[in-house]
Amino acid sequence: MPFGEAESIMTCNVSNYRVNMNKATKIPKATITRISLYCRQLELIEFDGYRMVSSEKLAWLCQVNPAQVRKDLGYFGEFGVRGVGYDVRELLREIKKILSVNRNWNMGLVGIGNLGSAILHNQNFADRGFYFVAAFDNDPKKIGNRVFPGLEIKPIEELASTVINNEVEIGVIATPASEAQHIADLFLAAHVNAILNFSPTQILVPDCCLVENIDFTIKLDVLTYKLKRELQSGQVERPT
Amino acid sequence: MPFGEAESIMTCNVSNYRVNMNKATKIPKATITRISLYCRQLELIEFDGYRMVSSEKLAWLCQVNPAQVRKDLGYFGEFGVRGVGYDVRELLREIKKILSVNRNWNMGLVGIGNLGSAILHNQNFADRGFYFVAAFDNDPKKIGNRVFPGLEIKPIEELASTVINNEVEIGVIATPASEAQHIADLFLAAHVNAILNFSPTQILVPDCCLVENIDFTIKLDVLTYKLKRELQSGQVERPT
DNA sequence: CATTGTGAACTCATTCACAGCG
DNA sequence: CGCTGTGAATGAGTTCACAATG
Repeated sequence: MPFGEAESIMTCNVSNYRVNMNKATKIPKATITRISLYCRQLELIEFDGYRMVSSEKLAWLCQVNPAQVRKDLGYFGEFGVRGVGYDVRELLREIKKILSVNRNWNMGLVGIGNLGSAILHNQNFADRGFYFVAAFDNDPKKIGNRVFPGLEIKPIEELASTVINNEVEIGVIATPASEAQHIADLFLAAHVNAILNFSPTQILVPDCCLVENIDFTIKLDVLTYKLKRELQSGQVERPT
Repeated sequence: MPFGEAESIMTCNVSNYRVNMNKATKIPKATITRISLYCRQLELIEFDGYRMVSSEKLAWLCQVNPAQVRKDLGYFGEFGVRGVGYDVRELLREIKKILSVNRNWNMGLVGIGNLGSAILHNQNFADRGFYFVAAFDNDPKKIGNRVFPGLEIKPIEELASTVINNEVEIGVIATPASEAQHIADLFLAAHVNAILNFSPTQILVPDCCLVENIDFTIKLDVLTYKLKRELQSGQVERPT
């Protein structure tokens, strides 16, 4: 198939798969979230020994519509075999390429409290090639401690230099809400423009900076909202 | 304004505010997430001494469109004053009522690893009335330990009885992915039908059960996906 | 008269339904 | 024949634009 056969559409063959390079198509952000979810479930069924998977099975595992699975993958290429399904290992490789998790990433963490420590030791990160190469806190009692061999807690003042020397690409914020904006500003000044924010507040950054928030309290609020609704619909009479 | 002036719309006056009780209108789930976000930002500006806030200011703080703020609140009532804005404290009270966080909630946690311990000690939960009244693990070395006074780690076998005795309403899962489904099943059997799942997998539950997932690895994948895109669009030539 | 509240317009996302194909 | 890939139909969510109003 020749390149440039239609305006704004380019396709090319990479690693035996036809891959869409269509820059015009807008990819929903929910699609990326789901593709990561597919990745998680594929890892599990690959471990269980599955070689092939249909969109229907993968959809069931992820609790989405089978057409959704096919459409999501369709944004990036044609990875399946009609009448058969998807090769688990091949699909996993393609998805990891899409998400850019077919390589390692260096991360720096600020805020070595209970949550920060848990994040540093989280095996799910290390298993997937996300490594912490820098750790910071403003508590003099913590500075100088080693969270594990080769990773010493440094003061916030050394953030810029340490982050640059260790080639940190992703900044992780696990401080109280009151500190989060300040830390984000420091990361930005050190040219770290991807931030994973665990603090329960919004940080304000320029467009060039990418932020993903993980706010536990919001998830709990959503849960209690739904729970209340369910309790209310369940009961016929409301007590005064 | 008389009650029942239109089919399927009911309004009534509660605590000085007109509150929509329209059961027909479908409320987007994103609206609930944002309302929780408004709650977070209102808490902060109330602390800073603000008495009034406009939809424009609140929207700016939460990085959403001002019309979005007004529409979200509009699903639940009329909380503002035209030409003036919203009373911070009053709006906060109304939002907490909407989210059902104007009361305390009992939670039970399974998996007392690094993450589980951090969750138990997370001040953001305690500050907002989310209390852990039960904690479980399958490691014999941990069972019997007290994470803090009055909260002893129990074996998984005692989940059902403990959860019922302590009136646990929300189950929190902080185990490895491989255990998550089993724990969810145990919570369900103990009539805990709201689950906050920190494990990096999907748990399968019947419709009556409410689940919110907090999957760190998905957030990181989304971040690396965007980061890769940005790096690619920034560079003109691709190195081999 | 500044700001809310909201129908209508628009944009974005999901699902359907079936053609395409191994 | 069965399952993928995808245009078309549907549905959901966001933003606009302005009437309503304290």
